[in-house]
Amino acid sequence: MNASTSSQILTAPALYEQVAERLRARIFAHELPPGGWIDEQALTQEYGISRTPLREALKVLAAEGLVVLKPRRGCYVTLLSEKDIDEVFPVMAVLEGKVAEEAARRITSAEFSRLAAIHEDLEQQAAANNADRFFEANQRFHKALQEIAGNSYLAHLIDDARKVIKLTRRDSLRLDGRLIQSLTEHREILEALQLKDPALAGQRMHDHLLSGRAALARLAVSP
Amino acid sequence: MNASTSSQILTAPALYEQVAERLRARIFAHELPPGGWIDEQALTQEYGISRTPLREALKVLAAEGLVVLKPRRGCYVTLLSEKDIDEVFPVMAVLEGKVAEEAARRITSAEFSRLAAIHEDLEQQAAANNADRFFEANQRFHKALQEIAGNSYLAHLIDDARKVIKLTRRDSLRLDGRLIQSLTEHREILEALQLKDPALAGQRMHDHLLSGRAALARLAVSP
DNA sequence: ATTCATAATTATGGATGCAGTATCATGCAA
DNA sequence: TTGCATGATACTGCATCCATAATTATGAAT
Repeated sequence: MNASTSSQILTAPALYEQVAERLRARIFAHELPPGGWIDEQALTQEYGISRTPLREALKVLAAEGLVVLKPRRGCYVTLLSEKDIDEVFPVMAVLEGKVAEEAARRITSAEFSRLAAIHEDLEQQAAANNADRFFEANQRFHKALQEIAGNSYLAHLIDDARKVIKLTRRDSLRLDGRLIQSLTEHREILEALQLKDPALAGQRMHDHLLSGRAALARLAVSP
Repeated sequence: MNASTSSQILTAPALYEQVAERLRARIFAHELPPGGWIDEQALTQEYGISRTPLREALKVLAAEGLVVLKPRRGCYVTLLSEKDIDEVFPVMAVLEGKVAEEAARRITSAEFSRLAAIHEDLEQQAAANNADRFFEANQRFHKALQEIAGNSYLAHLIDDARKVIKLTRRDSLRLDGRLIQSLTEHREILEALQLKDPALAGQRMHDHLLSGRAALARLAVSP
């Protein structure tokens, strides 16, 4: 499965991978707007490459759900409907819940200290009301938890789901009061981890994600 | 997201999709053995196509986890380790559990009748000790439940996970007594669905999947 | 003026060609 | 005989080219 991790990569990533990465960034930045058509020719000129690696990159992005390939009609940036979001979030909640559950089972005191340190950072960013840095620390927190859970397949699914969610520019953390609420929830999750209570940790993480979805719903559709 | 479903497909699938489908079949049949190298040139000759659509198909399969692309070294059929299987099954259990839970919430009496009919088929195949047809009916059962749950994203993840699991040729249903046990578990799931008890249905489906993993573990590594 | 048919243009999908690198074999030296 | 170096072979990755289908533009007829 993860044969790519077993053979350490010293070689430069293939061109189509680099292109895929750059396209992801542009999609998340909404520089390529959701629903928008992707002009292959323009991109090949811009990047100074041929269409072959670009098309391969688009296949990869399509598999990730970031773009949609319409046969004979081109490639379009995925446009998420409200229904789509309502489908992805519950799944995300279940997956993240599983991560927290498993992490609670396996967490060592050293790992807990590391998590607590990240949480400290969260507290500070929240105090400073810095949504960007809070978001970044939040990512680190969830990433660390994934490592502790030790299930790379599960982590991979979550990463993909998170990519899809990132297609919507809306950011619930910018909602007034959401930072504090998110922080409180994190604190409770951390507590469950300290208690090494898998069921509780899983439940709280699950609810935390759904709480994020609810916050998102409270935002206007386009900022 | 599912813009492909909104525009009904009257057009023939692209060549790379057809190729991907044929390759999947050959991988599942272990005609292309796990760990084995995929000879692009041989396949292009065999299929009478060029390398372009073939390579695009391989990108898709790589995203599904069926093959691994090693830069400058070619493409290899994914070789699952026991650890990989232990990672995928718990995730599968959680996802299928979520499906059952959601289905229990939404199921109508008509839908229940349809499920019950499929279950009847399962009973008969089990009585006839026909593992192949049991397997097929089993697929229909889970597919039907996915439709009732009504979360296409969730369904998609499960489909992908199932593909990965199919990489191992081992089939727990062939294990002596597993057919009966699986049937019993299905019966209990059905009961929970009739009771419209989401938590119970989810729990039982979850355990059902883990039970399948345990059965698999009891099999010899390679038949 | 509007609508439909037809032609021109453009973009997608697939085939082919070529450069660079990894693998394998052969040979030389220790 | 074993280890390493060097050259030959072959395959991957990217670029270019071509055919076909879709879209748009143009013009005619109602």
